[in-house]
Amino acid sequence: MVNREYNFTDIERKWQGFWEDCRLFHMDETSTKEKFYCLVMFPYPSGTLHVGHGRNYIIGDAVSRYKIMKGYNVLSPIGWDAFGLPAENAAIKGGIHPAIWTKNNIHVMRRQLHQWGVGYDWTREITSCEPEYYKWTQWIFLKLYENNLAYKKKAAVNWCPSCATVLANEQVVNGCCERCDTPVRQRDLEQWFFRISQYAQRLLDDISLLEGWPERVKTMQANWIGRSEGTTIRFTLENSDTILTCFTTRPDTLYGVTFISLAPEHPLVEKLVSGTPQEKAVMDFTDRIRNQGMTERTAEETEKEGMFTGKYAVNPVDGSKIPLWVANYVLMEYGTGAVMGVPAHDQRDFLFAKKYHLPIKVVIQPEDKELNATAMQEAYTDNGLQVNSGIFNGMSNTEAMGKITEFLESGGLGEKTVTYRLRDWLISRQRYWGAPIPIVYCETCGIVPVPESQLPVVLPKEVEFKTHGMSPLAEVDSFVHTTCPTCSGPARREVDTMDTFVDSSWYFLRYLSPGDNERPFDREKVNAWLPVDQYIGGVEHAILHLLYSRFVTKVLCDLHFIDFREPFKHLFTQGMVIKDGAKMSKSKGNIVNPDILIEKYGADTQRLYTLFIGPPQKDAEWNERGILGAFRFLNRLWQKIVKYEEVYAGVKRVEIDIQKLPGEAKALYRQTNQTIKKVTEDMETSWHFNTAIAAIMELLNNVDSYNVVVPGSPAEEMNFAVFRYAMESILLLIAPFTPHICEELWEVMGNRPSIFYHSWPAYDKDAIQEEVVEIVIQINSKVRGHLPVPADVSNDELKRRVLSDERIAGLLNGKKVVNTIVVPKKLVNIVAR
RNA sequence: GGGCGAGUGGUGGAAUGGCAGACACGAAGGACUUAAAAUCCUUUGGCCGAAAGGCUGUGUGGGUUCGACUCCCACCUCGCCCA
Repeated sequence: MVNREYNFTDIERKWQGFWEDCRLFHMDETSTKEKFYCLVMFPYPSGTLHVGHGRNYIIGDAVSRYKIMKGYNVLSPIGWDAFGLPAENAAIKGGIHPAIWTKNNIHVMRRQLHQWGVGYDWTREITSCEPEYYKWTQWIFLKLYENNLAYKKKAAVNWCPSCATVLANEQVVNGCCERCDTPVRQRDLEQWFFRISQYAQRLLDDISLLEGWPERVKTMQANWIGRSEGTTIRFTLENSDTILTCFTTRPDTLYGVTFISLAPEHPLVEKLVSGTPQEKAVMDFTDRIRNQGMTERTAEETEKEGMFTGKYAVNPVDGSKIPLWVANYVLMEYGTGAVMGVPAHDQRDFLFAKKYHLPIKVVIQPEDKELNATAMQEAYTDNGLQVNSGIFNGMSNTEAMGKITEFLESGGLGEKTVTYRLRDWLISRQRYWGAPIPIVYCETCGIVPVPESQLPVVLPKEVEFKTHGMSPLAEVDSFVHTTCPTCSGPARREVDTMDTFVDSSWYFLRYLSPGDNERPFDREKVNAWLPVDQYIGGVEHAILHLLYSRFVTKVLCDLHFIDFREPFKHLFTQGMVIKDGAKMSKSKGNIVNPDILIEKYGADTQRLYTLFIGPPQKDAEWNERGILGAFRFLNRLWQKIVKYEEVYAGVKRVEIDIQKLPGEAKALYRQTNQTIKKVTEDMETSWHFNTAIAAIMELLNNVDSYNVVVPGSPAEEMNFAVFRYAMESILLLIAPFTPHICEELWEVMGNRPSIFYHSWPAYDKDAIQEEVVEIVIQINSKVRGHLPVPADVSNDELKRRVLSDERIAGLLNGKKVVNTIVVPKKLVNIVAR
């Protein structure tokens, strides 16, 4: 009997080195095995990782290791989403250069990933802030530009008047600057956009191809794209030829329009009031509203505000006069920036009309009650019959939608229109730490793209971070001043950089040829390896990153660079790790440092607890004490195997014949096979690590009560063979979760490493069948007894045995059996009165 | 306001039409120890009972069914996304 301590620190170091030496995670390009591309979202190098981050990488590693054992040629790469604001903020605050700050963080995080024992093909590591990478991000921009999918236009941006700088949306907190709390204003600037809206319908349609995605992510994407069918209606202004276009999803309410609201940004507003008595009041109003944030303006709680312009439009169906208003709740970005007001049938219009005493006209009557415009307390938005609607009276409103639209179309007054909520993707950032947009502005040639041969446009190192107002690049003369690629005349470079979502919209292609200086990606390899078989990441990227990646993939496919339309076949979104009721984050100060846990209990313990904490797709509360349970389990596993360290080599391996096994050994052999089946199923159906681990724990609990005999006779060899079979199975089953201890114990049991070269265990189908099953006996659906019977007993025989059971017979005494329900191998329910 | 998801012991969770609470944490009692830690054993939803056993119990109310945590309807609470 050996008593050796579980020295996890040494064991973990030993096997981490071993895996590197044997290149366990190096993808073999010559292999003929089936490929499996397992991808975790590459991290932003923000500093140090906490146990919440760990969940992502530990899940990914468990998946990779499982697939290796299942015989796949696994590609599991890692890289760094290394451009972004925190690095630049660190530069402004701490005076450290973003490149250095980022490099230091990558160094720390790389060490942490190694210590967790998560395996990657490190020869494929990529870093998005290096010129070798962002050269190709710029290439993507050029391809979009060449194909009219990148364009420049004036757009409203968030502007902090105190810092005198532009802010990204995520820097605006509750309508204020995150750094100085000054209310953010809107300001128009020339910005670059990607024409993602052109792909709206295809991005929507192809959601149906995403079989392995969670439903809720697909729903979120569909909602974000926001397709809506409706009608464009052209109103003519009174005494004028000017046309005002409105979009509505409710053309059936056209006869109920009593006003039209314009966005303060609407170009018509200024023309309407110019030179009129209302001019000053209206322009003051629009100025004030335009400085409110978008979110603030449209928020439910915000008071609806408006102002009459003094002008009217004409209703195309009945010629009635419609007053034109300017209103805070109408946004230029959505629809046409003008909304027809139907107070009787739209709640927001109803509140607006009540506030400004505008008329309310009922045009749809429900069948169960009579609407009266003056008595209405709220808008009626459901279906009904058309009234006050001229020739459409009496029609159901759903029918009228089509008929009114047809009527407008025939008169050239409007048409059926599909609109999307999805806006074009604004990619300009007035920031330093990003990929420069490869464009120059020439005095004679205008906007000129940097030729592919001149890429990358390198980000200059020496930059002043203290200045405000524009991209820091604008002040670097050597960067700004250049020559025009077309005419060689003097030109200025674009000083904005690209949104970091551009960097991450194609990185999964780069892993196949990370060092290639000729091309962004290797066409053949990419076509062979993509789409990604399993993508793993946080649900917070459910919309933006995943949508942008899908968009870029579709563009590259259309341009014939790749042959697939969707980048990610299966998506797994793991839940957040919660501590003290909040998401783990540096700012909340509720971080659990993995380094300390690894020192105290080892990486395997932390991995096991992370996977055991709950269903991986759900949020989970981190419980410091819960980790002890995982540690105890690994110690018990360790002791159980190490105890016989000197025995394994000397005992002959004998074939297990289930027929010849004595009762106790047969039961353990059966449970071992049942556990293999259960764990395999948990892995195959959406990664139920928590229940898989529970099943393995149960098996070990039963091994504890198994009387292991060190063989002295052939009969005892069978006893030991079953023990060895159970323990080796446990090691194989739990190896993807706790790889270090399993490698060590695998070796202790006399096997050659690596355990990951051993295939995933298969179960013995004959062994999992129980010979005797315990039947639950119910009387009137209440449990009244149990009865062990042979598993293959017939229903009639089962019924007979149950009814002849002494206790059941007693309980049924004086009652009449009305019905008997038999569920084979499970239950008999006797219905009696 | 709309869409989606969730609600089960002291706690994390298990069971998707068939014995509710697997597995784990915590707690209580015991063994070992001078003592503590570690480890091991026992108990652990609530109520009644000495026990056998019984009753009750999965957010609330109804329904379907021999049988409902599970399916259907309504409601309440929380979370996320969108307004």
